[in-house]
Amino acid sequence: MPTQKDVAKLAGVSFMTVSRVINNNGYVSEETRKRVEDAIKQLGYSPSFAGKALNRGRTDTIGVMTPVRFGDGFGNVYLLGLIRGIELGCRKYKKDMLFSPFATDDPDFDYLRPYKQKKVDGLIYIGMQSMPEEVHREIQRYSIPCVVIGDRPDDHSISWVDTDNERAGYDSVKRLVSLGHERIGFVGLIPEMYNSNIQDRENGYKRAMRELLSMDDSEKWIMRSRFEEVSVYKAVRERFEMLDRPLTALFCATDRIALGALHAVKDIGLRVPEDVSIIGFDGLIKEFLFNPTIASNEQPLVEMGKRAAEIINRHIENPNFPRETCIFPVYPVDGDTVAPPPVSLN
Amino acid sequence: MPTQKDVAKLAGVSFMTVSRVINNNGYVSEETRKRVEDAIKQLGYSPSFAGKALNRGRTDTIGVMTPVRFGDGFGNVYLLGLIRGIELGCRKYKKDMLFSPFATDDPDFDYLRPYKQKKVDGLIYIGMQSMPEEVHREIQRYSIPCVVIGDRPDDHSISWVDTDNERAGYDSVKRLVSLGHERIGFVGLIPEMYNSNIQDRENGYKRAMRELLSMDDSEKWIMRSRFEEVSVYKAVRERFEMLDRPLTALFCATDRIALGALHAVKDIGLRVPEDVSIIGFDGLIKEFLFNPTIASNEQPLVEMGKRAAEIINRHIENPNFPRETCIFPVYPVDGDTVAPPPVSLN
DNA sequence: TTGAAAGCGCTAACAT
DNA sequence: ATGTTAGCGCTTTCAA
Repeated sequence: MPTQKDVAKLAGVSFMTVSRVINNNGYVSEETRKRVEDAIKQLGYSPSFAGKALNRGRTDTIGVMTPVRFGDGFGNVYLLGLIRGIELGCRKYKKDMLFSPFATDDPDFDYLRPYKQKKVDGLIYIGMQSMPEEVHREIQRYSIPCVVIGDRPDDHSISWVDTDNERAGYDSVKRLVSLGHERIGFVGLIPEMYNSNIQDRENGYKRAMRELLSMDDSEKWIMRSRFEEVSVYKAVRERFEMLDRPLTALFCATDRIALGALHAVKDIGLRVPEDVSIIGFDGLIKEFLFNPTIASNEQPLVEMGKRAAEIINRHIENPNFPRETCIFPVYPVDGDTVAPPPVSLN
Repeated sequence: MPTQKDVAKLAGVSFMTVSRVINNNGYVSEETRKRVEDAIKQLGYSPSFAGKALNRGRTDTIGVMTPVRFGDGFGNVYLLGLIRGIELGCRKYKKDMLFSPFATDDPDFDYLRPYKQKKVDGLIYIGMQSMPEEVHREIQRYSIPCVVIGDRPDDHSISWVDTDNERAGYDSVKRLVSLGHERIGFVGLIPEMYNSNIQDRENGYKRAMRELLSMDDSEKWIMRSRFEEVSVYKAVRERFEMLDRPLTALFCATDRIALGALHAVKDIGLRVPEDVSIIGFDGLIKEFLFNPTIASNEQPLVEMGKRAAEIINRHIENPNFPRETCIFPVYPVDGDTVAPPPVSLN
């Protein structure tokens, strides 16, 4: 690859003049500029990143940390929406995105390596699982520009972008209650798989059950499983078979869970939505023209990613920029799986 | 961030010794090494990427070019699988991945900027749409290490990894023919949306129709639409309403298309698979526990991505490494949407 | 076993 | 308007 010097030689000027032309600062005569530009084009020269980065201490690159495997099924539609948003932000600010292999299984794994190496100017962390305390401390110690998406670190040096999952949980139950439902269950995950988002949805469910239906023991209508539909299917089926009277509605922590629940309910011999209503979370199913379409909740993922990119850029430009926190709304999504409860026969 | 000099000062040695400890080359006494390592830990030092890159001309970063939007629906499950594989490869070789905003709409857009800037050591191009001729020439001119996934550039300086879509198309029709089908349609895309993969599937379909059923005018049973289900739905419905006798099977260019076709066929009043069989492509649907599950074809995406990463690494390590091309098999996936054709009544 | 010097490509500051 | 110098953090080469 040609360097500034090669261009300088070809154009018959010093490399400093080339630098001036590239960065468009300082005085360069029209004629010289033209000669330099021709030489640049002729050689196909692009300024070396390493040289510039070393000199300026800037890389124009944002690190994106995703503690989630790409390509592992459904959960990634969440990831994809966020990345799309981050990409839009990066385009606006002319930054690239750096993804580093993530290895939580390795005890020596260094979350912050890309920054410490000065390979990136800042980090966006997609918070599907929380960062270790120690990482927080390091971020503070080195004043690393950092934005977390989908979690809310207490840490005053870390900005975050999130949705109001608790409220969305509450509102989902409210939608069902306003149709006349009372026997409303929650399908969540086993504790090992929880993240703060899902926990908040469950909290919202519980609060709604307490405040709207005066139910303090809603825990008894909570089912827990793993992410996969098979696991959900089993959990829901078993619970329904244990109950003397079936639940009339299920609020599910994710759309994928809702899908498993839907099949379980149908296989038990109950109809959806006539006997059991179902509401999911993430508004992703609609992409797939399901039949029935599943009522759900939608997070503005692209907007969230974009905002995160904007915030990180502000932190990079001005190290004294104060922490920014931002809660996006969750929108209800209509679907075929919601109806009033069946008329009680007793 | 601390530098080598800071570490050297703290450990009471020259920075050269620090460099030796880090790279584990040259002689360093056990005692000195210990002191340096302690200093490194105490300061939380990581070697600066820019300095190293400038000096060695290596960035340990792979550029990934995706001329597809993240987060735009289904097609991205393809993208995700590949990226997952690339990530696995990168982990193995301790590389990071650089994603740059992709802007085909910008006439000045430089596909190769990340390489020209020496921000990456090589490029993996996900070939959902072909690279312009001019880009090929530049790759050749600068001997850029490059691997294309999902397309087969003639260019002898570009390695590629692909699946045999033509054959998979042929085999899909063969599966249907062996069940007794003859009236088999193909649901593809309008020409503007074609890429070589989809084109190959169509070619396989046509060849099978010719060779297995002696049909030279299979074009008349080809439907074309956009990617979205609504568009597919309309195209299929219209075609069926025009035919005097319905087709008994549809081979669809993607699973998403298959989904749209499924709904169209059902809404016409035909049963799947009793009246119409459907085969899709990509084996992605199974993730979602559809009912019915859709018969399909599966590409080993993760393997492909991984292989691409391996090849690019070989090119980087040895600039004289010859072009490598690699065709992965496509596996048939069973599903509920395939059965023998209805018994003819005439 | 350790250190000193040179240079990778670039830009900021200072000449001319 | 253009050129020279120094230095960003690192490694390679040569010296001690």
